[in-house]
Parts: sequence; C-alpha cells; structure tokens
Amino acid sequence: MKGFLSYLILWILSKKKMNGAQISRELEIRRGTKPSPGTLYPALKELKDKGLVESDENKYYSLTDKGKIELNSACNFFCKAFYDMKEMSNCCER
Amino acid sequence: MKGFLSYLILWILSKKKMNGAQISRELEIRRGTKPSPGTLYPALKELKDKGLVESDENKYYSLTDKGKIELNSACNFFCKAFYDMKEMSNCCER
DNA sequence: TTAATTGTATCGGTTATCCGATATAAACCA
DNA sequence: TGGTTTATATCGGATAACCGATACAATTAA
Repeated sequence: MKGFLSYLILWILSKKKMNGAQISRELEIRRGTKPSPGTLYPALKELKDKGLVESDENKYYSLTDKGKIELNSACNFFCKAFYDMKEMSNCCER
Repeated sequence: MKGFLSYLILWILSKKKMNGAQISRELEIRRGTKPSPGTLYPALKELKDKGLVESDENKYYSLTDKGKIELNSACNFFCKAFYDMKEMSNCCER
C-alpha cells in the first residue's frame, strides 16, 4: 500500500495551508497512522524541491500553481484508471 | 506514481476473468501504458502466493474470496483517506 | 512441418518509499 | 530562568515496485 503519501499530502494541502505537525495529524485521521518524521519531512522537502509546494516564514505549506496542476493530473490519471469506480462507492457509504 | 498496480489488477479481475495478456491490455487502456512482463507476471505470482487470486487450467485469473475481502478493504482505506474526494470528480468529468 | 507470433515466466538491477534513530530548534511552562 | 514538550530535519538502512533482457512454451499461419 505504498505510494499514496505524496499525493495525499498534495490533496490535503489543496484544502488548507498547514505546517508539518498539522499535516501529520491530518494524515493520521485519513490513514489511521501518523507517518514517521523520517517519512514526512523528506517527503515535504522533495515536494518543495520539485516546486509543487512552498512554505512561508512559519513553515506553513501550500500548493504552488505547479502543484495544483500536478494534483489535477494525478486526479485525471486516477479517474481514468478507475473510471468505473462508482461501484467502489459501495465500500464508502455508511 | 508507484503502488497502484496490484490494486488495479485486483479491481480489473473483480469485473472479469482474464489471462495475463488480457490484463496487460486492460492496464494499457486504464493507465496509458502496458506493464513490462517483468512487472506483470511477478505481480500475478505474488497475488497468487498471497491467496488473493487463483488461475484455472487456462491461466485465467480471478479473485478468491480473500481477494475480494482485500479489495474491499483497500477501497475502504482509499475512501477514508480521500473521503472528500467528490471534489476530485471535477477532473473526471468531460 | 516450419516459421512467426503471442503468451508466460524468471533474473538482476535500479529507484522509490518508508521507517527508526538521532539531533537540533522552537515554544511552552514551572 | 531552566526544563519539558513540540516541531523540524537528516541519516542510514530495509523493503517494495518496477523495468529491460532473456528464455521458453504455446498458438497460429505459411
């Protein structure tokens, strides 16, 4: 179940500006477990190096325009791959 | 964008019994590219070793009960992680 | 039957992904 | 002020994920 983390971070940041600790807590809500700091901070650094996120003087991260495009592209990919995903929603209700 | 393959295979097999070559073509439709045979067949072998899929005498693969549970569990995980995914559907339409 | 195509399978290697341990800095509190 | 918690960051290492090359079997076509 690897490989979701970076996209989940992009998704989270697309909704709200957050610092590392807040992102960590949000990930716990969504995934069930907090990422190790040795996972989260390198991931944020990589996203920043790629120009997908930026951080202000208080270490609050947000998406760049490039990050928004990247997230949209990932959504497109996902929706194409699971184009018949509606049936999956059976798992999600209730 | 790694880590989607095994779940996509489970998803595909939940809809239709297929052999390796058919799975490969279905993946091309959904992802844009065929997986390398060095990716696909080890992936199928692993899914089989884990008891998630089974194959008949003609190498047609299908989900086992365990595989159905696993797929459902993955759907639950995904829907929880991206519970506010509806907004993502903007990317999917049209 | 032979040749060509299609399908299956394995191997070695590369890179991605994530973790625990550790260190430092910042914020809070006694 | 000094001590404790919280937040940020890096490092080395383990495993997952995937690829191209290669080999062989099975099917199809000539």
